[in-house]
Amino acid sequence: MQSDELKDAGLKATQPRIKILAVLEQNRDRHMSAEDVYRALMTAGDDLGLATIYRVLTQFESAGLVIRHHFAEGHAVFELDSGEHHDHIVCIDCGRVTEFVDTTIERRQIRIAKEHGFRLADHSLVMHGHCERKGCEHRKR
Amino acid sequence: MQSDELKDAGLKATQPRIKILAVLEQNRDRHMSAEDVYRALMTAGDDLGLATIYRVLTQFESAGLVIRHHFAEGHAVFELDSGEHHDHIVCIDCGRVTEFVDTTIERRQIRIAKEHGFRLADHSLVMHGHCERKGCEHRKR
DNA sequence: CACCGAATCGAGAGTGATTCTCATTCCGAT
DNA sequence: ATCGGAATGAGAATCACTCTCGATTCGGTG
Repeated sequence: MQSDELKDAGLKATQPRIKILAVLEQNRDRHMSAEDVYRALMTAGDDLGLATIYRVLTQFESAGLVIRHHFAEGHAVFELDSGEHHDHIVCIDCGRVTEFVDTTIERRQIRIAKEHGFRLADHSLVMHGHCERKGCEHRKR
Repeated sequence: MQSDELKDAGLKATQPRIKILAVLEQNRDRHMSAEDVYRALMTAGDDLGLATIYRVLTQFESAGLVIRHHFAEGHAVFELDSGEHHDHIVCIDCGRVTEFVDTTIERRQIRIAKEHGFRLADHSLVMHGHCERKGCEHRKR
């Protein structure tokens, strides 16, 4: 039940929040922008204000429920925080996002940060490439 | 002379372009936003339009003179293209940017992309941490 | 070195994503 | 069921950036 997840996260269980969280859970395999969530809700017949989507998504981020990414310039995308850190490969042609974890890179980063006098707090590694899925080349964005 | 660099890059040597390039060269150690460049020029008494800064910076990027980064959401920053690829560590407290290259990570990325069926075209690795420079903690942005 | 057409500029309007304002509505503890 | 503070929605505002278009500048030419 979404309302429990919200309460656990310290957020009041309001209708808008419950619905937005449901949309994100129904799209676990995707990275959605605020507009994406908005359209999904509209299509489903739920009429929330766009301002609310943005506000709630930001609250979810603060509460640790979702992670915000900036793959493409121009707009942010969100994904539920699974608790496990991972990096991303984004297909330049079709926009599909693949996740991965590589301990070699993770370790190396910590070491590099230290060598440069930094205490590593966070990082974002986004690779861009061409994926080999059928039909990929023909789609855009 | 900046005008020669511009000509070599295939761009007409106009006053705005010469001045913007000069500002970038005077700040080789920094990553400047369009606003930063604009302010630097205003301060120096050169009165260019902000639209020109944006346009020229984009032309410089196309011509391979500069690289555009999106460290922080909201605005892009530019740096002269030294020709050598490198990644960045950005200090959360003072905003200072340190560059580094790590062949282990570079190689690993190519391998990971391949394993996931991607032909790697580009990547961006940005680490965020706390640097140890004196007085760092007290500044913001 | 003045001339001219094309490329470039600057100012301001326009745009897209996101945030703010504030009157109205909803939660949930009592 | 009631009430006060939290949350919402509609639209205005903001931010970074791009576009439009009349005015200006560049640089090859005579």
